[in-house]
Amino acid sequence: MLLLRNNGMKEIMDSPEEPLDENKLIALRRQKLSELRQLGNAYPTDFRRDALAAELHVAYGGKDNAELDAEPQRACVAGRMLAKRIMGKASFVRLRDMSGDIQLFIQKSALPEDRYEEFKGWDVGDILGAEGTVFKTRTGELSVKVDTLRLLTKSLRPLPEKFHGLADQETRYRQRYVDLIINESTRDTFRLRSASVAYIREFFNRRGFLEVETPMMQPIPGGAAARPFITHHNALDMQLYLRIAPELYLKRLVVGGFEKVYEINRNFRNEGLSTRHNPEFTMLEFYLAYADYRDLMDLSEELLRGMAQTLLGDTSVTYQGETYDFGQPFRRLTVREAILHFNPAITAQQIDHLESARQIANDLGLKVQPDYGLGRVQLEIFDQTVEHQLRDPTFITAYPTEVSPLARRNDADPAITDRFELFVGGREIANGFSELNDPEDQAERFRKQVEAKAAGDDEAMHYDADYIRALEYGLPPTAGEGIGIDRLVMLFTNASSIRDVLLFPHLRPE
RNA sequence: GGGCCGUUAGCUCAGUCGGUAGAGCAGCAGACUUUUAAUCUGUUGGUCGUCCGUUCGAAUCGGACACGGCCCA
Repeated sequence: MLLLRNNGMKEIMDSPEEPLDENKLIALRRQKLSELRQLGNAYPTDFRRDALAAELHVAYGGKDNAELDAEPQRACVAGRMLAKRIMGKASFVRLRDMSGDIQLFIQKSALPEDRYEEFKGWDVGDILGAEGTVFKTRTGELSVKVDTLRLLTKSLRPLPEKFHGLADQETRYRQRYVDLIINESTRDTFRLRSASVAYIREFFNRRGFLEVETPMMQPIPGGAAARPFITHHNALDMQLYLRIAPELYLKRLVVGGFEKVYEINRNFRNEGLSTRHNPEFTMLEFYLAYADYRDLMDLSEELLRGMAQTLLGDTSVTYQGETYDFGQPFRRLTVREAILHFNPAITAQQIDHLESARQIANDLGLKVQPDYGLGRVQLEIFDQTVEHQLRDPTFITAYPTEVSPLARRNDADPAITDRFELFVGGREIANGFSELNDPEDQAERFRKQVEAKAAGDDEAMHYDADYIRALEYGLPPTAGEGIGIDRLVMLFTNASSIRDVLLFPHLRPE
């Protein structure tokens, strides 16, 4: 990695001071490293393995020693030493590689002169390479009887304790590498995250969607109601925004003739941190021409049902003590129906009129701005009284036009849009709608957003003239949807905090 | 932004009424050729988050701050 210019390298090396937190454990290991350097190359690169731990368990786990003796199997493995049990002239080592753990059985008599004494000085955490014969111990654990053993990388820092492991949440987030070394459940979480994304790609690829990448740095941030991060491009001397959504670019691609597209990538929103919010998070967005929001609800059900079945082996998902069933058809309610259903005290009459709805919102303690129309007031009431009660997968439809500046109006009622959101466990998982492809209506909605922004709503959208120009070429009837990958992975991994499904969650500097 | 809780050895945690800081694991020295949190003997290790205050004396009481966790907005 010699891409850095000299001054750039100096900057990086200089800026975070080298911490003086060396304790005696580290000092001793550093001493051992210094001795290794004197003996030769302390960081060799020539070791090659031919087996992963899990492969050995699959291939030989079912055999007994009689079978293994009859046809001796050699194996060459490498990984991190997680446990070391010295029992005189023989030792056991638990070695962990990416696939899992394999035990080494190390006998002094099987190794070259002095090597066993060297091994006794190696530390838990060191990276080893070993070669030998596969066998089973007296207690039946598959192991490698080692005759070649090398230290490949010295570990200078002691690992957390073997039994309790690393429990400190902060350290687990800040030093994820340690968390991953120690906690198998953390490894499982991120394997499942990776499998989720792979499943989604496969799902859309199989249906003829094209995966695309659109700008993360945008001159006009659009596609969602959120405050953006601002950055600056030096050469162009211009302000750029980190994207809050890819939506407007993806629809430009549908205008261009890519009738089925999707993108899985990061969005950035300049808001607070919580167990459900990280400033950068991963969204799936997909667009399907010649379809409407109802088609997407069906597609979403199919996607989530298949994901649960494939990734968890079951369509019912247990999350924080509750079970949600993705196997049954998802419930579908309009915003208005949902408010009435979950608020028996509210009448249809009240919710349909601005003044009485506003009164209800006020009684709920909601901060209703004077310029809110009926739709926005209804949605405030929905958010406060309904959202958290939507436990099993539920589609909420017919969102007010006032809060849906990019969605197509309903043909029968222009005050609402052909839009839905999907809720599971009281949380929004997906948001989709029939796209607004009338450029004149879209221009008018943008103007309304600009007015709202001028009036102080800093989450309101900008006017995007190029997007209007694209719509003027003609966006075919299209439906689009976004699914929050982090929240979905939280559900599937039973994680209570978004930080548990982000490898490197954002934290304040140490 | 507000409330509550936490921060003690490398890790996991005790620490009574305010009286010079404890355990297990890890480490170090030794014994041990089929262990599974191996066992046995001996042993090292501390800016008690930071700062200020109260006190003869503070890990302990008070305040401020930092970081984290949970809940709320």
